[in-house]
Amino acid sequence: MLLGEYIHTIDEKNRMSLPVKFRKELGKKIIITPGLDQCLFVFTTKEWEKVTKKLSNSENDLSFLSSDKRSFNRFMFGRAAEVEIDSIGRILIPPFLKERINLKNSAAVVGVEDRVEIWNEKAWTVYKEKVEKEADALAEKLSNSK
Amino acid sequence: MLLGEYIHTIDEKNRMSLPVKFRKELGKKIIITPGLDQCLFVFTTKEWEKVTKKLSNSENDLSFLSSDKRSFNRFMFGRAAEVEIDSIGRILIPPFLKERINLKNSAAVVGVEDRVEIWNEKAWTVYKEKVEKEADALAEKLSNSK
DNA sequence: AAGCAAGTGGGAAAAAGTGGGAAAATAGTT
DNA sequence: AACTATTTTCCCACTTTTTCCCACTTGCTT
Repeated sequence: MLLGEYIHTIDEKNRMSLPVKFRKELGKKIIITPGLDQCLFVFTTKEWEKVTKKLSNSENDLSFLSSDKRSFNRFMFGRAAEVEIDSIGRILIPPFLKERINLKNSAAVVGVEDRVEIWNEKAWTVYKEKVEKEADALAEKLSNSK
Repeated sequence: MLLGEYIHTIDEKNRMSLPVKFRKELGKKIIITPGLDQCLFVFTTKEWEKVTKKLSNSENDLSFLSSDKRSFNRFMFGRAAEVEIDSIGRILIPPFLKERINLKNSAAVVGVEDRVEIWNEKAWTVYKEKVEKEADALAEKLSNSK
């Protein structure tokens, strides 16, 4: 189970080390894709297979004949990358993905059950604060209603 | 699986190198056809066989294209080119296909699961931005249509 | 305080991408 | 058919990027 958040550096060569706690579970090869909510998803190869199986078309039709499928497949596959983890636990983040979520020198690396997410550090902070406030408000609301 | 996007140069001799990550899967011969949405499709010879079978099999007729099928097949077959990959991984892009999508000095080369797409660089950027905005809605739509 | 582990940085070697010239092939002309 | 001109192919070379390896720093543990 992938848990916790870490702030790691991205150097000038687009390298970023993965938290040690994630390495064993991730294996030596991962798939990075654009995620929802302005972050990147990191899947193990096994998880990725599951995802693609669910998305894959029945044997009978040509996926490129449907405009919606073309769009979605370009988004899912065209903007994904298979990335090797090097001998000391680092990955290379493809420039086009880095650009997509506006990554600079550092990123938040977050374990979310069966995947890892990579966030622009600031965006992660903002997102957390927002969720935290909602949680407070929710707690308040719940306590008042008693 | 073909994944990711790359920006490559097209020189004055219409040569363009394929991303190393694609070469193994593509083999030494590919089929280039006009694609849908202002790009070119690149298929492996194996994938192309599948495509032709599905397009020409009259028993599994493509109902939604019934009246336009001949036109579509002329579009796909008539303007397809079989292209060899040279010893250092480059291909020649046929001028008539180059013109079709208005390619000049550089192209976006995109892996989309089992095919490669070649885009005018700018057109790819524009398309990406458009799809990015629609991604959530699109995912929703596809999941409902199953 | 020493030793280890995790994360970061940088240099050198290797690979990928690009460009261009010469040989070969094709086409055109007389 | 022979010669010339143009296009295509093949090969070599240069430049930039990527990869691999080593080493430093920081902070924790014993």
